[in-house]
Amino acid sequence: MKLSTRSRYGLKAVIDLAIAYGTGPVSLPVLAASQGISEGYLEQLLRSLKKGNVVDAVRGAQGGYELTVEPSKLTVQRVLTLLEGSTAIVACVGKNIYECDSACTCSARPLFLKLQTRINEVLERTTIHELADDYQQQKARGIFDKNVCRP
Amino acid sequence: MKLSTRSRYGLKAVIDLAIAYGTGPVSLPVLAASQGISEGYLEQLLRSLKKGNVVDAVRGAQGGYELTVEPSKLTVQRVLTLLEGSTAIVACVGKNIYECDSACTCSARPLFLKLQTRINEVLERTTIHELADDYQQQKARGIFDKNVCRP
DNA sequence: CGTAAGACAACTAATTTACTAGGGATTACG
DNA sequence: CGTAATCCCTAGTAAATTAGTTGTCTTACG
Repeated sequence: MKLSTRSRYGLKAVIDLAIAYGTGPVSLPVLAASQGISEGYLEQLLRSLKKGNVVDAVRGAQGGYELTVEPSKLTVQRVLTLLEGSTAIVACVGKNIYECDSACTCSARPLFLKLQTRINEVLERTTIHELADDYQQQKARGIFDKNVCRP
Repeated sequence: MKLSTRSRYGLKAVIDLAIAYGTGPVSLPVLAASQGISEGYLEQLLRSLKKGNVVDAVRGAQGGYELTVEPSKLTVQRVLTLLEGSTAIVACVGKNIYECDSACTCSARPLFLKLQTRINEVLERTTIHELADDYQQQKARGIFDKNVCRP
């Protein structure tokens, strides 16, 4: 049940963009350097986010990426769904619950449903703005070393 | 964030054992057939559970596996931890939060912590007995087709 | 025009997951 | 006793996913 690097890198990039929200585009090199990862890989992630209309890209010199959605209106659920395709822990509790042969009622399903519900609650209720805010406050308190964390 | 087949098969086998709790051991062929999977693979999973003292094995003819713990005292958390090694979604919110370089405070960590907390709540509070019970009631109502579900 | 950016596709490498094969050890039952 | 039914264990392999790289093309600013 691990979160992929895709989700982790992508989410952090979105938080970086939220912090820069309103101040013009942030370039890929800058975003990649912020996390210490390759530009090529992060670019793929940003493209997924662009397809989902969460970020927009400005081409040419002084270009970069920026959020198209106000951070306080952008849920983590939306971001992760674009990055991972789905946030379902098993197919039969995802969007199309009939992927798992119709009327699926296996012995573990009650558990899967409960788990998924709780996960979705958190993902839907947490906004990118909240995360960016928490982060900046921590930074202000000086407990912070940006490049230490690679969860 | 998908649950592995390891977890799904293993969990279902434990539920099968819970249903048979007190009636003697259930053999590997029977358990594997119940889910329509290979004996070889399920055996590996059961061995993990045995190492964690959740199941016990009786060798020889008429042998098989049985739970060593009363189903109502067996949490899903315990079962999944044995099957997957850990139920942490990212290393820095797992048992040893210092795996992720000490004092990790990356921008997404507040989210990870919240998510993990909710997940653990469900996993700790749900017992195998509950799941087995739900399942049997469903079965009694006849909505049930055991071999349909492959989440 | 030249340079700094993103767009896109295709390919590779690494890791994890899922599964298989096969020989060994133990025990109940006839 | 012997044999069939069981679990025990290791090693190997196949498949899928994840992670990352490379390279060429397009756009826009100055």
